[in-house]
Amino acid sequence: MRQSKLFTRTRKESPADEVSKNAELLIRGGFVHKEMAGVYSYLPLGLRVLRKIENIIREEMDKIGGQEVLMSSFQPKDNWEKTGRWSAMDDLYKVSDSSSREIALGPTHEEIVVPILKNYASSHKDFPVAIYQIQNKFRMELRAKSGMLRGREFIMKDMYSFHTSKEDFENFYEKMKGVYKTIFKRVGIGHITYLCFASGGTFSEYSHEFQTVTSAGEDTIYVDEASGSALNKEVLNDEVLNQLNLTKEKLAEHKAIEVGNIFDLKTKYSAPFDLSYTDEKGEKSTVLMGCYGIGLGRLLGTVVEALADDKGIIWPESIAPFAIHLLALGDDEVVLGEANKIYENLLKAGVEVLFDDREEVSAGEKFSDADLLGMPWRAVVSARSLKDNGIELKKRTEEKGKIVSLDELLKLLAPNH
RNA sequence: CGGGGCAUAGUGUAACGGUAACAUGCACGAUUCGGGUUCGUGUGAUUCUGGGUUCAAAUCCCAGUGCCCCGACCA
Repeated sequence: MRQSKLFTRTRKESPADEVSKNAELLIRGGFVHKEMAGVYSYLPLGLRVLRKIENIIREEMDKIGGQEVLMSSFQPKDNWEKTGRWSAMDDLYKVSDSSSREIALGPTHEEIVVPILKNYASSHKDFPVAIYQIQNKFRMELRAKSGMLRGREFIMKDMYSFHTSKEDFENFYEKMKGVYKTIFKRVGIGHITYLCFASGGTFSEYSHEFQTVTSAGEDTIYVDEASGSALNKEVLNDEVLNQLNLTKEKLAEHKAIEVGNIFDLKTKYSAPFDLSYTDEKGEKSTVLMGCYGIGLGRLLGTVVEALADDKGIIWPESIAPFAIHLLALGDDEVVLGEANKIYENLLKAGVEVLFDDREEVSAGEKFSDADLLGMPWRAVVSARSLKDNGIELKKRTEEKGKIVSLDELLKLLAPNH
C-alpha cells in the first residue's frame, strides 16, 4: 500500500486522554480510533493486525476440529432468565426495542450456543462437538481502562465444547492448553506467556488463564521459573501450592495481562436448557461443557504493550500489518523511480509492503513514522543507497542496517516465490 | 460503584475576573532532502452542557455529562 494514499496519518503528540502505552501508540500510529471509554474502531492498519491474529486463531481452532459459526449479538431475555444470569450478571447490557421487548447484548454466548446445538444433537453419536466464533462482545464494565486491555465492546474468540464423558472433556481441555500455547507463540508473545492456575469465578472452582507478563498487567501472578508453572495471586494459598507441587519461596511475582482463559463448565449451561444425549443403553444424560476465550483486541494491545520500545511499536512478523516498510527519501526522480520499481517487484512477489512514497515529507519524519508504525523490516531507497548499489535493509529491532540487492530482498521476504 | 484529577482550534498546550494565544496539523509559495529542515502567507474555537455570581466569566460557584487515574468489581 502506498502511504500517500492511506487516509490515516501519524501524530507526534500523545493523546491527552490516554495514559496507557498500548492506546497511546495505537492512536498515534492511526491503528485505532477511540469512540468512547473502552470502545475503539479499527482503522486500516489496525484492522490488518486484527485480521492476522484472527487468522492464526482460526487456523488453530479449525485444526482441533472446531466448527466456526457467527452467532447473534442480540440475545433473547428468556434464554438469560433460564440460566439466571439476566439479573445475576451485572455487566450485562440490556436494551429494549419499540415494543418494549427486552434483549441482551451478548457478553458471551452460552445462552445462544446451547439451544442451537440442542436443535441438532441428541444422540451420543453427535458428540463431541466444538463450536466457536470470532465476534464482538459487550460488557458494561464499571471502569473501562488501560486502552485496549479492558473494553466495553471488544472482539473475542469464544469456543464451546460438548462432551458425553468427563474423560473426553478432560482430554479436550488438555489439548486446548496446547492449542492456546501455540496461538500465543505464533502471535509473538509465547516467551512471556504462562499457563496459570486461577479461580473459576462463578463458573467453576478453578480455571486456567494464559497470562502475559508485562508491567501494564492488572493481574498479579506467581511463576515458578524452573517448572514454568504459574498461578494467579487470587488462588495463592497453601492448599493450592500443595496441589500444584510448588513452594512459595521459589515463586517470582509478576504483573500480567490475562490474554486467554479456559473453563470447565460441567453442566452449568447444558442443564438449564436440558441439552442431553441418549447413550448406547437408551439412557439420557446431561452434556458436559467447556469454554475457551481469547480477547483479540486485548491480545493486540498486549503485544504492543509488551514489545514496544521508546520509539514505537514493534510488531512480530506473524501479525505485522505489512512485512516491510519501504521508504523513498528525497524527491530525486531517479530515487523515486527506483523505489517504485522495488515496490512493484515486492507486490508481484506477494510481499505485503507499506511504501512511504510521500514526496513532501522529510527523511527524519519518515524514519520516525517507520519506528512508530513498527513493521519488522525497513527498506530505505535514497541517493546514498543507490550510490552503494542497493537498498538499505534494517530490522525494526536493530540499530544498523545493511545494503542488499533487490534479489536478496525478494529472497528474504518471498523465499518461495 | 467509592475516592481523586482533568475538560480551550483536528492534535498538544497557554491565558490575574477585562480583546482567547502559542506550537503542531491543514492550504499556498519558497527552501531543504539520512532522524519530525527553515522562512513567509493563510486556515482553523459557540473555551463540554445547563444554571448562578458579577458592570464583565475560559477563569469564581452549583449541577450534569465526558475522559483519565486509584480502589472495588470482573468469563
